[in-house]
Amino acid sequence: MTVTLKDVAERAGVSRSAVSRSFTPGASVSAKTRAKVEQAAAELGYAPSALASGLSTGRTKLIGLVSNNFHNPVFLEVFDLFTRAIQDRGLRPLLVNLSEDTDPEAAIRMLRQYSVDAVIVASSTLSPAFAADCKAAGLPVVHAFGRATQHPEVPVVCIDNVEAGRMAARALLARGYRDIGFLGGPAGATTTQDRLAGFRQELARHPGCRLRESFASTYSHDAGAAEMSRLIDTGPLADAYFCGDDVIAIGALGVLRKAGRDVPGDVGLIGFNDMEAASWGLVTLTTIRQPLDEIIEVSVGQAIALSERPETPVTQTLLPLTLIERGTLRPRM
Amino acid sequence: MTVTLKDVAERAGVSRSAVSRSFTPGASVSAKTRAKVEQAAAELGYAPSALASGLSTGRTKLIGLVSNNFHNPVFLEVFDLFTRAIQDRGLRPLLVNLSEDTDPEAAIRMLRQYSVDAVIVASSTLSPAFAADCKAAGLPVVHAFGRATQHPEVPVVCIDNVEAGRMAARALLARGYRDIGFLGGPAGATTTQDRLAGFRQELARHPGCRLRESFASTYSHDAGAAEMSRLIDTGPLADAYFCGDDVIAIGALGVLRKAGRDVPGDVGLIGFNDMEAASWGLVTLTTIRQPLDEIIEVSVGQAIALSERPETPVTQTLLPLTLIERGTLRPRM
DNA sequence: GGGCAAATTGCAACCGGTTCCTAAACCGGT
DNA sequence: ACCGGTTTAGGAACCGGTTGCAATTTGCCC
Repeated sequence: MTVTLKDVAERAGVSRSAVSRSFTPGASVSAKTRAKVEQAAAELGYAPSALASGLSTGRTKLIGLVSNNFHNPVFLEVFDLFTRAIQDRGLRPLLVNLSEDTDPEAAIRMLRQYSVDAVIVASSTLSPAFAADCKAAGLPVVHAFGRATQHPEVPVVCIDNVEAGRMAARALLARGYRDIGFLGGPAGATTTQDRLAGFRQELARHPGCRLRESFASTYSHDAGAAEMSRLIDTGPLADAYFCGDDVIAIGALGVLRKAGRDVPGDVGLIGFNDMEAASWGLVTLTTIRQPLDEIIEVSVGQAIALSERPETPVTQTLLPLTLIERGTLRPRM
Repeated sequence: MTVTLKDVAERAGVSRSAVSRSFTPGASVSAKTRAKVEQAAAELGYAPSALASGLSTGRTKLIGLVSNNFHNPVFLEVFDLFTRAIQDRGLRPLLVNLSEDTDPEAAIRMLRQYSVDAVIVASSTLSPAFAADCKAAGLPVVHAFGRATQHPEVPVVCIDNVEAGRMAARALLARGYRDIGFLGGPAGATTTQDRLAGFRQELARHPGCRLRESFASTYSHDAGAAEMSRLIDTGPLADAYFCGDDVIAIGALGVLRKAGRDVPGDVGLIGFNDMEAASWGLVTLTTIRQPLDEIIEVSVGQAIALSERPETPVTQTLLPLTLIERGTLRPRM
């Protein structure tokens, strides 16, 4: 049924090695032989088996793409960019959904079984231990959207969440807000902690400020809505809130509007991520944008580098953020 | 570096065949041998190479998951469900992003090279020719979210778009709307055509109705917004619109609110898909839900069946829709 | 035309499993 | 202890490529 190297070799009247070499860039074949082979291959519709070649060369051109963020709308964009970046370089993404109920160890075993050339972990909520375990299992790995640390075990490509906190604080201060709220994601998440740290840091430089802290239980619309409801019920609100991410902000925004509060008139809101919905007419959320495309380009580049030269030193890449002004903060003063 | 069958065999003091059989369910091995093998394998941390076994058995446990919908938020949910469904059955999704600039032929060649067990095309906007080409290339294929036809070439799992049109019409009529608009997706899309057909059909049964037809240029927020702007600018609006999908509806909703029209007071809106954002507090969109989970379960089931018995007859599965009432239509009369 | 180095070619072993086939080990029964 | 029938085990070929090595061909120069 399937046409193999041997079939092409027979048809072209050459050896199997000659055919193999004709398909290997830079191998030693005469123009004449290559022509015969290509002709025969075309006639037969031959395509070399990636399995067989992966088996003998040890490289499969498969990249394990692991994530557990299948509910955050930005990740659709992330998957789009990742799959394209991977495909553009002649590789293929083997997607792994590492949701609650899947065993991380099994996932790693699986990635080894398919001998993927590298693994890219795309998640801000997954423990760094997972990436470290991949590395321990001998898989080249890059953690995109991970946490920057002093002594990273694996390459991390991310933004500086502490700086994100500072940036949000500066944006709020510049617009004259003084009674300021932090409406973070889950209190235990490192992203929340880092952003809060930066946020506090910057506010501390402005004596007259008040900071109130609260947390949504997850990075989700409903959690953001629930937390904002609670804040409304339990007392006067701050003048403006820095939200854990855009979905949380949108949840909060919905509750505020329903409660008759004007945004940004009564309350200011700033989100994080710049997901597509942030620009929707109903939303027009002021937010901080992560450079998704750069994060992804760098991640894929590093993954490939690492798969080619495993001894490549472990580095950390911090990429710059951008404030996207829309309509949920009052103008600069 | 990697531990192979041979290593395990030597350690366990048995032949390579014995090891292989120990890992093949239903093979003939004595309990004693299997125990020795399992012990040795555990000690060595052995995991059989999926490549090698794929090469000799012809089955790779790889499922090609092809889509070009990386901008429609429902597809994040679709990918979540697909990857889980596939993983739950011990298979792996090889993701293919078939965006504009990627060559469908190259994609098919690639899927053959990796000898995926089956291909699932997950897209409502991709030509049925792609799935047909997969089949012609000898790949078992299922088209999820495809179009139902009289003589399907490949199995299709979808909803009945004509019925969707009727359902939307009935919902609007039941709420007393009589001057009714169809704000479809791209006019050339089969989904648009089918829904419009059903919509007309049902309205035709109610003599006193007026139907106005218009189309957004793509299934996107901005296209929906643009088309609604145009409608507002060019004359009086209908009483209610059936939108091509939820993103289009949300785009239209944003424009209406900004123009000072009350929804549902002045204008009613019904969407399609029931994407997550439809339930957001800011949106509360009345819409028609496709049973994503069922579509995906059935698709995966059929893909597997087809890969195991290629002669499985080609069937078409139409799954039922549900009206989800939220806040963009006035109450039933 | 002869001689030499460089380019090409084919052979054969190997990548890591699977499976057919035959031979050996095992079983209960007498 | 012996027999016939099952299990179980191992040898070897195969899946479809890749690649080191030795042999052959080619091209060039004298």
